[in-house]
Amino acid sequence: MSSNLLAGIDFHAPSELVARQLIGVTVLVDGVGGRIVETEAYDREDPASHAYSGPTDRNFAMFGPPAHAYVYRSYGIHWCLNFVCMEEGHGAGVLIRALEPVTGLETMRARRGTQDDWLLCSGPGKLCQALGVTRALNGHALDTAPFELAPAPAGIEVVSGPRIGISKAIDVPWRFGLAGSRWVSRPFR
DNA sequence: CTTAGGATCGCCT
DNA sequence: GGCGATCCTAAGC
Repeated sequence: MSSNLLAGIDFHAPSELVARQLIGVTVLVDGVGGRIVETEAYDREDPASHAYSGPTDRNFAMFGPPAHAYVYRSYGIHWCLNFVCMEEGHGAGVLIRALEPVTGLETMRARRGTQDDWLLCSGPGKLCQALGVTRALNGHALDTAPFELAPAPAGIEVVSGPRIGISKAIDVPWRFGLAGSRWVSRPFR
């Protein structure tokens, strides 16, 4: 339904399409953030996805309405931010893996404890720390404060490859990146 | 340059 | 009890 676009994206589309379209989109949390340069798609029928085994206390946001956040704790330490997609109840999402830092640089440097701007948002756990994303935003609508999304510019060139840090479905090329960007967590081959 | 280990939470078998 | 959609530090080659 074209009346439901957010940042020019139909979040009812399959996760691999949403993941691709999110490249270049600007995401801010309380005015701090930047351009998405790296994403990964996870689907309900995907052995590598948290949604694969159905809803749990941790992943229930993935089964909620699309264009909402799914935030989970990784390795008991870091937070990771996903954008929920597909129709409600399906259980699919896109992991936001890296940003080009644009707005609120000093805030991000302070939160991350570094002056090296590449270390601010070059990984899913890093960018959540830089943007102040925690479980408090799990299930939160992306069109509502503190979130603020802006469309990608025209002419974005997207590259893809295998996802990172998983042991199942390792050959599925559902990692997407902005071509030539130096802000991705790891280079694309 | 690559590899290894620790931190530490929640779901799984 | 094991193992992650991670990150950091230290040590080895």
